[in-house]
Amino acid sequence: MRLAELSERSGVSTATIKYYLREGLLQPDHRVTATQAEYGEEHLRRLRLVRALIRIGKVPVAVAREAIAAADDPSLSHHLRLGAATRALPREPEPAEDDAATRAARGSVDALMEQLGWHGMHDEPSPALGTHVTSVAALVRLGYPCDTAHLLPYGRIAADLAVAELDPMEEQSTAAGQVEAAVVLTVPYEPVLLSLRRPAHLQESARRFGIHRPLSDGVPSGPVLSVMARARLYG
Amino acid sequence: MRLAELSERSGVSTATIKYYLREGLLQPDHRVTATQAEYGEEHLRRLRLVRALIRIGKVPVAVAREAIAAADDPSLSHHLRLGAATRALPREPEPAEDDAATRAARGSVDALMEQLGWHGMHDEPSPALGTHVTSVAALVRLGYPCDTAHLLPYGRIAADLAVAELDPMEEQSTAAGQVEAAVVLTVPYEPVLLSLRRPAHLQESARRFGIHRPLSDGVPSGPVLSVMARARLYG
DNA sequence: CGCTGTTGGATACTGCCACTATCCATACTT
DNA sequence: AAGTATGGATAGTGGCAGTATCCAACAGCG
Repeated sequence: MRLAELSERSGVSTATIKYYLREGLLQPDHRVTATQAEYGEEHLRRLRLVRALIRIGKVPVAVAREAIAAADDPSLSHHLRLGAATRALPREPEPAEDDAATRAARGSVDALMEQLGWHGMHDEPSPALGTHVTSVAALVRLGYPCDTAHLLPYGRIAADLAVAELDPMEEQSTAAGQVEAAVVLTVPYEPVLLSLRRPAHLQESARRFGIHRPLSDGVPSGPVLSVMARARLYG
Repeated sequence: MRLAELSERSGVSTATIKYYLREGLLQPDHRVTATQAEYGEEHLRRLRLVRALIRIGKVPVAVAREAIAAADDPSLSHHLRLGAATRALPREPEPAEDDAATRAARGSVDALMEQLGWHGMHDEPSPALGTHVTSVAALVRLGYPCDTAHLLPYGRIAADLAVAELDPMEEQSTAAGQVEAAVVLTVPYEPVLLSLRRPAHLQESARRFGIHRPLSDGVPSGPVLSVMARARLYG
């Protein structure tokens, strides 16, 4: 397969493919025939993964490169590749500054881990948990208090999510397939969940307040979402 | 409160505040005293909301403006303001093109709605559901099949999430508070959930495979995440 | 063999976006 | 009166994901 065909089959312009090659997102070891190159199915798969990360997952090119490089690193065992690839994936910067908001957030999150019974999260500085602290701290800093009580439902739901999501990763039979599944599940599936959340809000609102409930004007004391509001809210 | 104080209390530079005023993200009706202006607490609250949307929620300025404008529109009842504000919030473009991937995605999502027992989603074109179709179609197009079976766990979890999230919105006593809560819950809380997902993966992996399970090299047939992999994966 | 058209590679440019910097005349403060 | 802050306007910055252009070296064809 030549560049033009790879472009056509992937829907990515040749210029962009060249850009990805330059940036090290695609294996550049395409068998060169003098000054020509040949691409295989694995290039197509890789290109799809890169596009999923960048376009769907909104991952910066540099981060995608790190993840891809880790997934490719032949010096790592399969297990290590899997972990390194996922670990490179996007995260907020670590909560470096030690301001009041960060401390408050860390306190809430620590208590949350306790209440969820998640152990082993404090053994070493955890980038994943650090990202969470950063998110919570940002909200706190803006005056939206995120205490453990607010966080707890999210924690329980994240746990359910993890149960559901580890299955498809395990189902992959090949090493490359597992690494790819881990990466795809970690990032490009995020919009799938988030875009289901709003219809779910609508549905739950209907369940609580009933479709046929009459409108009341002024400041509501009871249902927040009226029929009309729901209609406007979610179309 | 003058510009400098608003800047100091919000942590936003005066230049950026001016920019937001220009862009219509802040009420420009600040009581002008000749050529001076006075800002009140509501400007500070608004500024925090804007920052939460833009910095945490990664919402484009233009979209934030729409949501804010709807939340402010005095010609709308409280209910309508609430809905309009939330509705304006970020979404993928509607699935305009009618290609194979989009049709497949729509089919999967329709079946999903059926299986979840979510009704009333087809009465009118729903932006919220359209966004979801777009997300799924993008994955399908890249060769990651998202059939109803894959989607179902996400749907159930989104439903749980909605149950947990409608409570805090209802708890708000003032109209403005409810509108703000709706907006904040819809977007700036997204990172809170997403950043809890990875620690949850780690935790679930530990639960399944045990912390002390020995490493095996080569392609694993059983547990995907070994101890080392987990350590690398989540730090 | 020579011709046409494509290839990979290098370099420079574009467009978008969220700010940011600079000026300025005015008006408030002391 | 002197010094400073303000709002408004305009233009510039920096980052990032691509895109456009050129080029010499081929490959396939008659």
